[in-house]
Amino acid sequence: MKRHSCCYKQKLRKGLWSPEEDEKLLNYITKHGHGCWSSVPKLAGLERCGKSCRLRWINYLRPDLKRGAFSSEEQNLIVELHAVLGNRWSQIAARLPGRTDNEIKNLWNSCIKKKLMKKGIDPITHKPLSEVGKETNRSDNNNSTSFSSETNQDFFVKQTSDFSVYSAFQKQESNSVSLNNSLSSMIPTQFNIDIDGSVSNAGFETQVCVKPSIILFPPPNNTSSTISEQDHVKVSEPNWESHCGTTSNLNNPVMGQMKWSDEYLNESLFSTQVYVKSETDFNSNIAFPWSQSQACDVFPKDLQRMAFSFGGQTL
DNA sequence: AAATTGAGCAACCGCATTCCT
DNA sequence: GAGGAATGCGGTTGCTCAATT
Repeated sequence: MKRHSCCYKQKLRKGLWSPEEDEKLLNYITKHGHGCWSSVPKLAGLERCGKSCRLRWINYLRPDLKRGAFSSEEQNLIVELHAVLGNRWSQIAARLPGRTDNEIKNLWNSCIKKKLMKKGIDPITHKPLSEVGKETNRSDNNNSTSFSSETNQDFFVKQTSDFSVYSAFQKQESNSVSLNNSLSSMIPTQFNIDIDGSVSNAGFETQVCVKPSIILFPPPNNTSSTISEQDHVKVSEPNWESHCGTTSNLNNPVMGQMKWSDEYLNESLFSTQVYVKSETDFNSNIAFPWSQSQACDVFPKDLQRMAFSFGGQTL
């Protein structure tokens, strides 16, 4: 197995850092900056590999680190961010000033996960555990979907007592929108949704409405030490051009376009949610979060339109 | 008092990506 | 463009310490 170059060197210390080592590293970086990490240990007089020095600096010695327990606001924000970003700890940490990815990961694994489980929420999907169980069964029993993970698409299944919604998201391929490099591979710009009534209500008539909403987060470089709920999360029904369609037959695709409101054309990240209302929900005028999109981070000033369809027609 | 267990945390490891020549 | 080095990231390990048996 190939090993990192620094690991070839013999006699390198491992394990916990002593106060003396910390002092050496802190003094060196304070004076000279870290520069090339692989040369830091030698220059700082440490018998460590550069990787170990980097980790120690990032996770412990950096002067801008916030010490102490996580506040409930921070914990709530982590849960919300995790719902959108998943286990992208570094991206989550970028939105919590003074906190490290390692710290957040440890908190998640040792504490938050358990709290969510206690509340009956699945820490992976952020859905009620009962619903997750049904989804698992459903996806286990149905391999006939036209969407395959081998294609350039992500796939997920939602199920309610009425019928199931299958949706597939096509990842960004177009050159016409330039997106943040690290995120571009996961941006859905097109998607379609198949609605399958076979579960309990085959042949039903229903109405379908896509109601996009967005959740806004502050940009990663936000240095504010405290972030109010209003600042970091905004579940909204903004000025979208959303398309509502009615279909008496789920084979009829509903086509439409969504347009990002100017209000949101900034550098904030956001995710989209797709709402689909059944006939019952329309009558009761409840916007039911029928289908929630894959977590997708988008810089909206670069991406102003998203096309969608219903009824299994691939755009 | 000793052994066991579990939570919390720091650090390591391996892989992926980016950078540099 | 290829290949190696450096860096970044997430999963995992293992240590410490307090609580429990």
